[in-house]
Amino acid sequence: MSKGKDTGTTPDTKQRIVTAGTELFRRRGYTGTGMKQIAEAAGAPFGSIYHFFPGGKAQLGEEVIRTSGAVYLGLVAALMEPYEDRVAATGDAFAAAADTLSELDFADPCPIATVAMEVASTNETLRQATSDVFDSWIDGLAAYYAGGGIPQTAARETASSVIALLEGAFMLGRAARSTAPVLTAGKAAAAVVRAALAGE
Amino acid sequence: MSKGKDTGTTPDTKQRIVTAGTELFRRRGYTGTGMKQIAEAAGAPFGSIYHFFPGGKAQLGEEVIRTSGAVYLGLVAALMEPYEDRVAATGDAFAAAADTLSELDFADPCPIATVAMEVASTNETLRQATSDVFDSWIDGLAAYYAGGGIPQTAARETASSVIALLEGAFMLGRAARSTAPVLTAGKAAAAVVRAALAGE
DNA sequence: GTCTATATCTTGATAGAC
DNA sequence: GTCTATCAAGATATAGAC
Repeated sequence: MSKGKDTGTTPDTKQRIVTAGTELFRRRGYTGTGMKQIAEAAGAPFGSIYHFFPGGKAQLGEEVIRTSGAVYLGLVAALMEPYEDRVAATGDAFAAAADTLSELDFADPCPIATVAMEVASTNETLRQATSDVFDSWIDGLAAYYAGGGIPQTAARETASSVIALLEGAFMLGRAARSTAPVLTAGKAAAAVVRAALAGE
Repeated sequence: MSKGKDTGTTPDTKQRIVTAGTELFRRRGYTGTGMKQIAEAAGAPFGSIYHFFPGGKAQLGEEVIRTSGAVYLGLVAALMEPYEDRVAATGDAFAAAADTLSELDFADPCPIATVAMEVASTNETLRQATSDVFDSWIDGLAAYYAGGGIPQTAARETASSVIALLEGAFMLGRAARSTAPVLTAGKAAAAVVRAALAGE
C-alpha cells in the first residue's frame, strides 16, 4: 500500500511512522513533537524517518495531514450518510464526537486542528495542506446537506459552519476537560441545519 | 500598574515582555516561540525575562493567557453591550472579527486559541488557565444573552456555541487565508441566537 | 534591576558502517 | 534498507559582573 506494487513482504515501517506522527501531533502539536519521539513511538530506527522522508519533518507533517484528512473524510461520510434526516444525523455525529473526545482522554479528536493553528502563520506548505483538508471535509458535508434539499451555496455555508462549530467545541472541551461544549454545540449545529432546510 | 503602588518612574519592561509574548504566541504558538525571540521583540535584555518571571516560560505563558483573557473579556463586552438586538449584535461582532482577521494578516485573532490547543494535553497549569479564560468569556456572553430574555441555562449554552463557532471559524479562516468562514459563521451564530430567543 | 556570557539539554538533520 | 554516532544550531535556564 506504500507504493504502486506491494508484494506483501514489507513490514511497512513508513506507515508506522505516519501513524505515530499522527498520534503525537494531536497531543503535543507539530513543534512540540520531536523526530526522535516519533521514531521511538513507531518502533523504528531514527535514520529510517529520513530514509522515507528525505524532506524531513515538514514532509512527514504534510503526509500526516493529508492522509489523516482523507481517512476522516471517509469516516464522516460513513457515519452520516446512512441517515436520511440531516438534522438528526448532525446532532448524533456531535454526540459520537463527544464520546471520542473522552475516549481519547481529551487529546484532539481532530488530527489536524492543533497543527493547523500552529502552521497557519509559519509554514506555507503545511498551511496549504490543512486548507485542502478542511476544504475536502466541507465539500463532502455540503454534498450531503445538498442531498437533503438545501441549495448548493447554502449547503456549503452550512457545512462550513457545522465544521467550525465542531472544531471550536473540541477546543473548548479540551481546555475544560469536558464533553459538555461538544454536546451543546451539537444542539446548535442541528439548529443551523434546521434553519438552512427551512430556507434561512 | 505592575504592582500595588506605582510611582510612575518604572519603564515597565515587564509589560512589554507580556505584550511581545502575546503577539508571538498568537503567530508562532507556545512551543514555537523562544524566550530569546520574546526578549528581542520586547526590546528587553534576555535576563530580564527571568527577573520578572522566575518561573520561566510557563509562568510567562500563564500571565499572557490570563491578562489577554481579561482584556478580551472587556473588549467583547464593550463591543456588544450597546446593542439591544442580540441577534444583530452577534452578527455584527463576527463581521468585526472578520475584519480583525485580515488586518492581522491571518494571525490568530484569539490570543489564546493556538496556545490552548498546544497545552491541553501537555501542561496542566496552562490548560487550566485557558479553561478559566474561556469560562469567563462564556459567562460574560451568557449574561448578555440572558439580559435579552433567554433563560439562564439556555443563555449559557448559546454563549458556549457562539464562542465555539467563532474559534472554529478562525481556524478555518486562517487555514484558507480567507474571511469567508468567519462571515458565514456569523450568519449561523445569529441563527443560533434567534432559535434560543424563540425558545428552541 | 540591567545586561552578558555561558552551561546544559534537545532539536532537526547527516554520515557512514553494515 | 537498517541502524548508530554525531553534528551544528536551537532551546531553556543560570551565574555573576555591573
